[in-house]
Amino acid sequence: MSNETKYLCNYQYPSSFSLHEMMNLPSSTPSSYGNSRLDPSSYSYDSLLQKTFGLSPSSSEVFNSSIDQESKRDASNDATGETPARVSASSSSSEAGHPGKDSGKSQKKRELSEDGCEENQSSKKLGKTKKMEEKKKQREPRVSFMTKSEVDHLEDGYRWRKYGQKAVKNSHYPRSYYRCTTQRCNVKKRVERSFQDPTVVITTYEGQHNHPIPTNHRGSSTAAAMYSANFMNPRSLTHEMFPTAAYTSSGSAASAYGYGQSGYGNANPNSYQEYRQGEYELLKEIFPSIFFKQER
DNA sequence: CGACTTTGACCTGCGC
DNA sequence: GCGCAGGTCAAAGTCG
Repeated sequence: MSNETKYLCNYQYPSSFSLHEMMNLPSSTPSSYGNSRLDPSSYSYDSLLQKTFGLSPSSSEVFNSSIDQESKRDASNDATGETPARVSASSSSSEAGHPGKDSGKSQKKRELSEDGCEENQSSKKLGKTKKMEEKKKQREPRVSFMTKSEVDHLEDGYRWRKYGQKAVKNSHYPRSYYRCTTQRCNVKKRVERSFQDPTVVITTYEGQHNHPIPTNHRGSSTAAAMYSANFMNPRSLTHEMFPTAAYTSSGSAASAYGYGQSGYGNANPNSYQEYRQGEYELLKEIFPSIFFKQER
């Protein structure tokens, strides 16, 4: 936990999906923002919003994403929308290929159902504790996005398989669990609706894609896609990636700007690319440690 | 028939 | 230790 870096940022999208605009930032991003490693727990979110973004937290148009940590409180807060969704950027590297995180469980389950041998049980316990320790170490980076959308599952270019759904306490809306269908890619995402504002979908990504975005996928990009294609995948992160990620096979800036929404069709591709470039720079400042890693 | 979703059961961590 | 809530599994169902 101590080695986790926490950030806080604020997105308002897709209705005006320019980071500069949505954050109401001057062209020069406050460097203190990127360098001071803001910890939501030690900062007043409201004052932060006002100081750094000049935004009123009460504004219903303001959605946020932040970085953060792994905690149950995090999850429940996400659901209620009472506090900013957090974006996790745990610095504990989670290299691809840590098998057994999930398989261990299923294996255990299978063993339990197949036999009840004592020897088996004790070895299972040992294995279990080991795995739990590993699991604790391997905290995946998490990033949450709050998106105003009628559709729960936003297209982000990757292919996902739903593996669970749970009712969330203090929320009328269930939380869905998705896993990237690409082999050996352990990225997961949770999708839920904000209890307070049902029009808002909270998407939380966990892990890093270890593969490129499927090219033939008819996805349209959102900020989530930006994250998926760039933030999530250190190896694939380049300056060119933002426009690439934003423009999907549809080649439409409109779809890139707002999944399930209309009114973005008149975006100028050129200025759009400039936007993306700017957004990349901005994100870089917001998530410096991650981008540093990625660019090395 | 493969890919994907649904859903009840199960596992785990945490607070009391 | 118990109960609760979040997260995951996996069989069954659905769809193209």
